[in-house]
This record gives sequence, structure tokens and C-alpha cells, in this order.
Amino acid sequence: MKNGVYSKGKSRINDILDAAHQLLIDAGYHNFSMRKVADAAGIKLGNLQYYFPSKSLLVSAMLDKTIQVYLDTFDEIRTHGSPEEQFQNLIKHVITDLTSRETTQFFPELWSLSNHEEDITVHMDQMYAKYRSILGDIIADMNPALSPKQVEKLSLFISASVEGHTVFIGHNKPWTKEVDNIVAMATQSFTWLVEHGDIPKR
Amino acid sequence: MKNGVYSKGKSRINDILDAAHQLLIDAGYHNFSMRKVADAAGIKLGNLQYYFPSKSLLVSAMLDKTIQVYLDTFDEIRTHGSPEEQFQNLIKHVITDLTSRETTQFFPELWSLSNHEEDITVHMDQMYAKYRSILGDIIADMNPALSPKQVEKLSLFISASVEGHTVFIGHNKPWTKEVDNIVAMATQSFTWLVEHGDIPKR
Amino acid sequence: MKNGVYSKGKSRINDILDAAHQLLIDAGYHNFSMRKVADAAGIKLGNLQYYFPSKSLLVSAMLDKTIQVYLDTFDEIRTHGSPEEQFQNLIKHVITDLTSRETTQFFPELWSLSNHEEDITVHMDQMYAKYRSILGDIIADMNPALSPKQVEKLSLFISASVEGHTVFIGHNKPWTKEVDNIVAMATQSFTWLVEHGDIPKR
Amino acid sequence: MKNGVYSKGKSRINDILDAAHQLLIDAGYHNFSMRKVADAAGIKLGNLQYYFPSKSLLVSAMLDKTIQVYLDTFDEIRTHGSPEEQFQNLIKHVITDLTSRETTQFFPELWSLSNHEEDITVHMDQMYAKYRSILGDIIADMNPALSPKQVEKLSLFISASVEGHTVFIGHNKPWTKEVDNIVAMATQSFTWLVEHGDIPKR
DNA sequence: AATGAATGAGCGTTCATTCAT
DNA sequence: TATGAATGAACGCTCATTCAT
Repeated sequence: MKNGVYSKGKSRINDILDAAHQLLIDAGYHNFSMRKVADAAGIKLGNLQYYFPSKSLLVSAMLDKTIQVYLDTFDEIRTHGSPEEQFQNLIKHVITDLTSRETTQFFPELWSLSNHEEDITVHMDQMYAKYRSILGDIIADMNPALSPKQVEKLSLFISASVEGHTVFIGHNKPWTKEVDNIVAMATQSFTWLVEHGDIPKR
Repeated sequence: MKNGVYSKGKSRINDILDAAHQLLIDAGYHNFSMRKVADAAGIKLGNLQYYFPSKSLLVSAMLDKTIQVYLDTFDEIRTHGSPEEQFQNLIKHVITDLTSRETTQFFPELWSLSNHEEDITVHMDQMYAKYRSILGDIIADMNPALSPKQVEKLSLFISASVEGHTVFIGHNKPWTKEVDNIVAMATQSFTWLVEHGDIPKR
Repeated sequence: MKNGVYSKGKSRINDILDAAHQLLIDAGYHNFSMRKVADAAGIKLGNLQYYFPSKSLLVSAMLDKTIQVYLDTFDEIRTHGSPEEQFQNLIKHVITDLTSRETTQFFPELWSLSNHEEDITVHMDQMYAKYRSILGDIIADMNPALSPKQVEKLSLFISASVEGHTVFIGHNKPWTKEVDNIVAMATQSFTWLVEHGDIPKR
Repeated sequence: MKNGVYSKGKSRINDILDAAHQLLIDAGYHNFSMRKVADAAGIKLGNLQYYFPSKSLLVSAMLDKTIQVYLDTFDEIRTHGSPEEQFQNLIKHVITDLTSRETTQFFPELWSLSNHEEDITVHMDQMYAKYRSILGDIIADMNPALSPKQVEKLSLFISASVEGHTVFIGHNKPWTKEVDNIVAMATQSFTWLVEHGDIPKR
């Protein structure tokens, strides 16, 4: 796999990764082919394979880049407001983002892929671990009485629950207009759980 | 597509649908082909195409059958115990089922497919509508003060939240051992939300 | 791999194997492709792969068929004349055959291939074992005083020596016109070795 | 093709030719590519093509170099011992060398290639002509009564016979352990042929 | 002297589909 | 009902070669 030492190569790699990302979203992994990526990027198949000698290298690089965007926004959230506000902002942000066309299409592909391709699972797990880690920090701030184990469990439960809405209130899904109501219910029930719930200890 | 009026044809169709279901689970849709289904069903490709002239017809029929199995179990839940018990049983049942290999593999495929294939969306939506309908009946029994709209919103929020755990505590997933804790937290927070939450009215 | 149950399929398989054999001889293995075989057989690539799902299956089947032709002629030799005459006939036959275009081109491909493809080695070894077995029977008849071990060594030495001439007196090779002289020298020296040589015992 | 007038270029060319030689032996000609040679030589494809603008130029140069190594050793043999000893040494040397991995792999590739590529035939024929020339000198010394024509025929017969053993007693071949016995039988029968055989005169 | 970038052809293979038997 | 036969398109990938840097 090429680094893209010249500026020409560097921008090519970017073009390719963008085209690949878009194709995955538009057509799904079962319609994702090297030829179609090359076409979308406006280059010849041979040239695509010059930069990414195998399909799995391309997919890996594309996921890396895509996932990084999600990770970057998480860090942002922690910089403003009280723990409760951070908590609400995070939930609101994730649920809102989930209604964007990109996210709605991207994550189900990721979940499906991770069931059948080992190294994609790794990428996905890393992302969610980071997500839970930040969510855990906020939760610990909200309720200092919780043990690390309990924080971990809460992070898992809350983050997983939120992800589930992708398929229902995502872009072009039947319940898109309920986003605000979902945010309201999520905020309430998860805040209550963090502050007054009886969280398993082990 | 043949109806299978003779008994041999009927059992053939069943064999085919079972093989197709299993293949989807084992290999994912992007490895799902007519040839492999024929092999798995122990018949020749030509014969498979006699029963299902096109791939999409086969996929539709397979989803119909698979989804029906899930629907059948929902009805069961309503027959025993108080509303609160039914609620807890439903949550427990769905979360537990979600850790079976079949469910863990099947649903992400369904979600991904529904993003790119129109008629699969229809099947999926029907199933979830039925699921929410039953869940709504239980919720209405639990808190008669809720309006139909509020019940609908709660059903959506709770069912969607539960689905999200597939990718995290499903079969062979990193958090499988947390199932019981997830059930505990889900039961608590969602029961609280139904009974004491401030549910949006419109 | 198909059996060719209908006569249509049977003759197709024959056409394919003939085309493959001819292509190997004409172009060598490094120019031997499924597409070229299909073209030579007058069918489409997809149809060729229907009969031979993989290249290695095709190559195996082709070698089987080709080698069988050589084996069949060996058996013939044993049916006429005294042991000495059989011996001379075998040597003369093999050396003469070796100047045919087919044999001249075919065997070097086989030798090269057997250095790099495991299962081709198996085919080749079987053929030569049969060849040596028949040659050994003749040698044992010529000189009953030889032990089985000695017969084995003589068969190996003589058969291997004869094969070596392929590259020098074969079709279109620089020394083709020396065939008769080579036969004369081979017959003499190998007959002497069998009858008066001091053959290693172990 | 560059001459390599500077010392760096010369060693580069040598490195390339060595890598190419090794690759041919390891993988066979049908797995021999410019990319793999470049990799093996530790340079980039573009640089390899600077030195050898086409694949056939590289192959030619590699064969030239490899063959020269074989030629050099032949000259050595003539410097020690009586004609009979020289004869025995040459046979022993060639048969023994033939069991080295390099020779076992290299020659069948050469024979196969020479059937399909004109200019490779030229290289090969030159080498064998030199081989026969030296062998002929020894034979003439052993039996001065032989005419030049007879010497030529004997050289051809003996050298070709010896080559044939490559495929049977070569490296990793089924009869490797018989080398000494083969040497013994070859020495006997060919010495007898030279000294007492009835060699064709034309 | 060396690497980067790009192309076009060809490879073995899988596939959905059609049609004859 | 069931299998056999055939097609054409697409796939991931390797390759020799050309040209710019």
C-alpha cells in the first residue's frame, strides 16, 4: 500500500477513500467492488490497485478514516458544560447524527461486515471502546459513588441502546420525525439509571 | 415461484428456505448465492431455479419464513402473568434471544439489506410493527394513563434500544457475558420510564 | 467436475481435453490459460468452467488422458518376440516416439510443471513407474541372474537415460537426424549393461 | 539494457541477475515476473526496468550468466588425470551436480522455455555444444581409432543420456539416493561403448 | 539512477440467468 | 420435477510496459 509521497499521490489516496466511503454508503458492501470504487474515483482499476493492492487493505483504510471522524467529535463533547449537560449533549449528538444519511447507511454495513470479516471487527471494537470510555468518564463525574465496573456496565448499556435507533429513526426510516422525542426519552431514562438505578456490581 | 401443491414440492421448498436461512447466517449476504443455496439444500442449481426463478424471490420467501418465527414467539408472551411481569419477560426474552448465534448474525444482515433493497424493508417493517404493537399493549396495561401516542413512542424507544445490544452482547461478541446485567438495567430503566417518565405527547 | 452424462456433454469434455492438450504442446504451460482452452475448444469460458470448475482439475484430467495413451503402448510391446527383441523394440519405440512433435513438446512441460505443482508430480511418477515396471520385466527375462533390486536399478538407469534425448533429438531439435544412430548406441550399451554389467546390489 | 559502466550499476545488475536466477529456480518460469524480481532484488519495479527495459532482455541476460557458470566448470575437468579418469570425473561431476537443487530446478525450466522461445534455444544450444566439445576431446583421447563423426555421435549420446537423469534422481526426486549407483552404471556402460562399441560412422 | 504513477490486458473464478432435456 | 448445458457479466488480482518526477 502506497504512502502517497508526492502531493499527487496523496490527493489520489484521499479521492479514493472518499469514493470508497461514498460507495459503501450508497450501495452497501454487497455492491462494493474495486471496479466501482475506481470508477467513482475517476481512475482505472489498475491504478486503484497500485495504491491499494488488495480490497481488504482499501476497506481497512476507508474504515480507519471514517471511524476517525466519529472519534474526533467525541473528544469535543467533554470540553463544555457540567457532567449532566455533557451527558445530554452526547446522547443528543449521537442520536441526531444517527439520522444523517451517512451514519444511517454506514453503521449497519459495519455491523454486518464485522460478523463475517475478522479485521473489521477490530476496527469497530476500537471505535466503540473509545466511545464507551468517554461516556464512562462523564458517567463517573455524574455519580462518583459508582465503581469502575458499574460505570463500564452503564456505558455499555447506554451506548448500545442508543445505537439501536439507527434502524428506526435513521435517514429515510419510518420514524425519523420522532428523533426529538427519542432524545427526550433517552435522556430521561438513562439519566435516571445513572443517578438512581441499582447497577449490578460484577 | 412454485406453490408446492404436491407434498414433495412443499418439503423441497422448506428444505430450500432452511438452507438459505442457514447460509445467510453462516456467510452473510455478500456470500449468499443461488449456487451455494442449492448445494446446501442438496439439489442442483437448475432445480432451485425451478422453485425460485430469481434470487430476489428466494430472499423474499426466506425472510418471510424467518420473520414469522420471531412473530410467533411474541404472541406467547402475552398469555402469562401481570403486565409488569409480561414486560420484564418480553425484555428478557428478546435480549436473551439476541445472544443466539442465529439472531446475532441474522439481524445485522437484515438491517444492511433493508438499506439497499426496497422490498426487504417492507418485510422488516412489518415485523417490527407487530413487535411494537404487542409491546404497546403491555405498556398500556402497565400505565393506563398513557395516551395511544405516548404508548407508541414508548414502544418505539424501548424496542429500538433493545435491538441495539445485538452488536455488543450477541453471540461471540465481546460483551456476551454481560447479558444478565444488561437485562437488569434495561428492565429497571424502561419500567421506570413507562411508569414515571415524562413522555412526549405528540 | 462434470461426468458428461449426456452424449453432448461427453463429447464436449473430449473436445476440451483435446484442445487443452494441443494448447499445452503449442504454447507451453506458461501460455496455458482457461480462456485460451475455451477458445480452442470453441466454447465460452463460462461453459469450460462448468465442465472443469478449476484450472487444476482441467490440467489433471488432461494429463490423465495424455499419459494413458503412453501407458497403453507399453503393454503392447511385451506381446511379441524374445526378451532381447522386446528390449530393443521398447528402446526403439520410445526414442522414435520422442521425435514426434507431441512428445517433444509435452514432456519438458511435464518435467517443468512437476517441479512446481505437487499433484502433477504424482501423475508423472505413476506413468514412469509403470514404464519402469514393464522395462524391468523384460530385463529380468533377459538376465535371470539379476536380483529384483538390480533389475530396478537397471530400469531406472535405462529409462532415465533414454528420456534425456528428448531435448536433443526431438522434433525440430538440432540432432533429429541422428535418431537411428542414437537407437543403435542405446541398444548396444544398454544390452551390454544388462547382460554383462556389474550392477550394484543395494 | 544498461551496461553498468559505473561500479554501482554493475553490482546492481549482478544483484538483479542473481535474484532473477533464484526466482526462476524457486518459482518456475510461469511464476517469474518483473515485479517479483524487483522485490527479490530489493529495488523498485521502475528501477528494474531502467536496467532491463523488457522482460525478455532480463531473461536473456540471466540465462547467459547462469549458463556461463556451468561452462566454466567443464574446462576444469580436462586439467587432471588420464583420459579414462577425466571421462569418469566428468560423468560423476555432471550427475552429482544434477542433484543440486539449483540444477534440478533450472534445467527443466530451460528445456520447457526453449520449446517456445526462439532466443532461449540459442543460449541452450551453445552451452550443450561446448559441453559436447569437451566430452568429445576426452573421448578422442580414450579411443584414438574413432573418427570425428563417431566422436560427435558418442558425445551426443552420452551427454543426452546423462541429462535425462535430472528428472529422476534430482533434488527431492524419488530416486535421489540412487545417485552413486547411477554414476556406476553410467561409467561402465558408456566407457564400454566408447572403447568397444560399434559406433555408426555417418 | 531511482521511484512514483498510470494504463490496459489478461488471469482464474463466481455468479444469476436462460434454455434444453 | 429435476438436471444438464451454456452464456455473459462481473469480480479480485497480477502483470509488462510507459512515462513523469
